[in-house]
Amino acid sequence: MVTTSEAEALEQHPELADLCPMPDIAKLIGGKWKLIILQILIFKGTKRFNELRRMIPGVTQTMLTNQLRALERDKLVTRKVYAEVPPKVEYTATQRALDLEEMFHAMHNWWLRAGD
Amino acid sequence: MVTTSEAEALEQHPELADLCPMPDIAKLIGGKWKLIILQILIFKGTKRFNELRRMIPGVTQTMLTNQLRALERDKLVTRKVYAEVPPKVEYTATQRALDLEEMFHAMHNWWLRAGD
DNA sequence: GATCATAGTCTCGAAAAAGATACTGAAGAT
DNA sequence: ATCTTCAGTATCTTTTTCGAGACTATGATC
Repeated sequence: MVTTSEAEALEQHPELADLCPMPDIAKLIGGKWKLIILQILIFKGTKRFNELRRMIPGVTQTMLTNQLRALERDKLVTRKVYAEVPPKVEYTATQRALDLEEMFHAMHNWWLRAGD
Repeated sequence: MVTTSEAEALEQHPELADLCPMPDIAKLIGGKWKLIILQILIFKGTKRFNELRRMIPGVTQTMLTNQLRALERDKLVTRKVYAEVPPKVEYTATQRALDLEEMFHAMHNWWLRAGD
């Protein structure tokens, strides 16, 4: 199958250079759960693991752990472990994640407008 | 596996009601290609099928067709077929898609800020 | 007469994402 | 004594997504 490379695409369509790279963005906030998690942590503040789990319909422990770990790696959430029994772990949105607020608002406005 | 239902989640956390439904939004603009396609049609205007194909690195005919069909079903793009040989088909962003401009800008700003 | 371009469709298979299930260990409640 | 809570890990299976390749029609070009 013949597909276009990044270099070719830019060569033939130089005006594409000013569009931001969706694939890179998707790596950070793509997938089924990341936006839901971020939305809660950004707008509702710090949450514990099981709190998040109960707030997100359908998510499994496995997926929640995976996604939180990925978000942590990408510096979008911080994880704080308390040395208690039973365990207590809190997740908080970083400044980098809080900067997404504007995007979430734009999305919300669009959804409201589109929904009629 | 015990997961939370939508009803349970809202019952236990009524403040979630004002967050917009990410799963619904993901159905419209989620996936690997839709945002890239929309970005081009919104900011660069109407394009033909093969024009899009050359502008999007790595996309195959099959996927481009699928995604454009899905976007058409969701009234985010319109498809105009010209009765010519060789075939000519043009894709254009609808007003509903154009309303996403604000969200794209917010995303872009975030990316620029985050990228240092 | 062979090749190219256009905008697809169809079938098959691979890869990635998501999900189910079982397990941990220590404290507190029933 | 057993059950529940908490925040996970490890392994396996299923589902969804993605992609490769061949095929179509017609007209123009080399």
